[in-house]
Amino acid sequence: MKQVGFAQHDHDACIARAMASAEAYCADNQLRFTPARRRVLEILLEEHRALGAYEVLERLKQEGRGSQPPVAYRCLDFLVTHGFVHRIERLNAFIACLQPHANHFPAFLICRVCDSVAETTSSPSKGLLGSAAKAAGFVIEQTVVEAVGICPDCRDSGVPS
Amino acid sequence: MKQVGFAQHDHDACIARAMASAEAYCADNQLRFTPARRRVLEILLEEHRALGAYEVLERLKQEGRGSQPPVAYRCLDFLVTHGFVHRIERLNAFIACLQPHANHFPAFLICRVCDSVAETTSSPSKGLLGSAAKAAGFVIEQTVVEAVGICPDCRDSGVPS
DNA sequence: ATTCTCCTTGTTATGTTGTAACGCTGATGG
DNA sequence: CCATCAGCGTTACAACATAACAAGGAGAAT
Repeated sequence: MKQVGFAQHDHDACIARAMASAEAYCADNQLRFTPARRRVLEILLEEHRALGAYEVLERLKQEGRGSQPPVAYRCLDFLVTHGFVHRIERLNAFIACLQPHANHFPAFLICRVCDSVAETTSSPSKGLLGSAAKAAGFVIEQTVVEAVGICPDCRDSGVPS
Repeated sequence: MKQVGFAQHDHDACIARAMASAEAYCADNQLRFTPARRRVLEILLEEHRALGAYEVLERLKQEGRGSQPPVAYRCLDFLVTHGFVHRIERLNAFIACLQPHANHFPAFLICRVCDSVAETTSSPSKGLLGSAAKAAGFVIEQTVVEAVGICPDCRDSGVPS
């Protein structure tokens, strides 16, 4: 067990589950879950934090899988497009999704001190935002919901202001 | 009158009001609303859309106000810090705030076809996100809420998918 | 009024993030 | 067995952002 995402969980099991889920989804949808794509997803799952594209690339480089940015970006694009990975706009970074295809409106809690990220869900189309969009005739397809603040660990270590 | 932000409004009046408001706020709070900062805010208000930092810089350059990125970024940082301008993470761009210091949790509707941006408000701390944060012991200080979709104009011009 | 201090401005240089375009290869389908 | 096409790897470059330093100017203290 290991502390991640502000909560305890069995990390190995969660990785295995996510990989199996991605595998199954790709099989069902005629998507090619190639070694490179698989490896990038594994890397993100293992780290269990938001990684920049160049951090992922660094790992791939070490493993002899190509050393130029497009290699990483292409895998990340694939994984994001199909919901296995989320992009954190605020950090220009990527994080593995833990419940792929379960929550279609993901939201994130981002600690401004340690940059840790916890995934949760929102339903922004229900509240004020949804009403505003409806009133304006705007059709929401996707939402970026990222709350910036302080995680319990950093608050306890005293950096409140 | 001009069509902006998916709705009609009197653009000149809205610029004047926003500038006056910024002026007053700076006076009240011992902030220096310098010519450069003022001009950047004016540019964003006039355009009334999200501009990249380098687009702003281009305008400043034309006006002989310094030609290097930090000039633009510093003004933008000031304006964002004090709530006169919002950063749109999804677009790496900046847009003038129309009700400075009124809505502390701004949200945006971003058209994926024409990149137009409409500002509205959300109360993310109230819904699912708020509950999740509370449960996790996470203190929300700021939120990034950006809905991506299609604006009425682009939908009518037929680019639905 | 003079000096001091601090914020602002401008510059150079560099760092970080992201993409366009092209040729090769290997999987898939006829 | 061949054609096709998605994926991979590369080069080159574009877009976005900041560190660090020198010089100028507003405001406060005396």
